[in-house]
Amino acid sequence: MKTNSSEKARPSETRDRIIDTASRLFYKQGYNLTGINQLINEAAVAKASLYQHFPSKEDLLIAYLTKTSNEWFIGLNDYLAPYVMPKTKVLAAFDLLLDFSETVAFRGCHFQNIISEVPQESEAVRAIIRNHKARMRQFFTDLLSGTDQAEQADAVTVLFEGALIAGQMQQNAWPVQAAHTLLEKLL
Amino acid sequence: MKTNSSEKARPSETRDRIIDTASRLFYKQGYNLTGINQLINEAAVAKASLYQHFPSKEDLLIAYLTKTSNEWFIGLNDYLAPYVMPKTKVLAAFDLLLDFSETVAFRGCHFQNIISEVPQESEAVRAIIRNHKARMRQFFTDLLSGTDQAEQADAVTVLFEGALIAGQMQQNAWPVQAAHTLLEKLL
DNA sequence: GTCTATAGAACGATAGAC
DNA sequence: GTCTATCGTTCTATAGAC
Repeated sequence: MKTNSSEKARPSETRDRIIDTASRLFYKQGYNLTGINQLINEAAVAKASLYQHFPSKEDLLIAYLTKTSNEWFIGLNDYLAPYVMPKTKVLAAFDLLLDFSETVAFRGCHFQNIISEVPQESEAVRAIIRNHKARMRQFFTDLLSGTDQAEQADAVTVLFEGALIAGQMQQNAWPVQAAHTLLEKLL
Repeated sequence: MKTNSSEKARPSETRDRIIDTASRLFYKQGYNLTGINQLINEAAVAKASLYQHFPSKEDLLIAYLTKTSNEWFIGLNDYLAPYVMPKTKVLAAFDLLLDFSETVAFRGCHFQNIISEVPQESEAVRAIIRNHKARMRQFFTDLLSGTDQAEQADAVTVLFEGALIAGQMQQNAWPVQAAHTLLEKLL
């Protein structure tokens, strides 16, 4: 019998530290510009420990994207919980986007940033990104279904993505605000 | 006096071949995933020739982005030339976006793709990207100024950027079409 | 002589993997 | 820590054009 309380899928403090450090570095300086050595130094783990938990750098990328996606939707739901009307919830989602963009200093979207960093053949990675964004589209679709603006869900999705990337490229909040202003008028 | 017909920036077939190959490879597989050796092999130039024309890989990146930006706006103006009404021109810009996206198999925007590939310190590169996108914003602003929808120029810009990146991530034309549909209604 | 190109060895640094 | 591979870069040496 092992001395540990559970024998599999134990949270593992080391594993968490690796993912957290990877999240920070991949987002801040990019995936390809983040080396394994910097990663283990800042996470304060042994190189062997990293490859114990993640067979390859790409597996670590997948773990990072998966966790970030899950946490994003939790945060989104929490943020919108106080609001009741669907259209108000949609507008609140863009308020959250403004908060997020300013908090991260307009570094853009975790998922958009990765899409051009991985080879075409990394289907596992691309699938996660595609699914995350498909969930966002579904999120707006569900919100607006039953309202008189159900057919605008895709446009809202496009505005959301555009506000993210344009804010990043201009290092400015005007894209989010322009999207917000249009939606106030539209919805 | 030099024997050459012009003393600077002579076309140089070799230089063109390097830039053309860089454009193709940087766009197709990404900047960081394209190595110097592959580049010179496919361009069929000597390594010394590359470094003769471009002191560093980043200088080549800058040349590629600059050329791509100039050609984009030429193509844009050509495409819109047959149209007269400002609002029709705006819609036509999204038609061009659809053509472009399908032609390149939804590989996204040359400039959006690079932004997350270069370090924060590469200010020269980031400035080119920022300026290119600022020109797009100005383009829509100029088009719509004098119409009754002048205040929607920023929203149009955000829709354009969003259609680009969302199309890439979903590998699908629906984002461009959703943007187009909304604009038909809005303008 | 001068310019532009060629081919290719070799540099130090760093990559991801074990 | 050690491995091998590859990165961007520098360098030597050579050849043809004007």
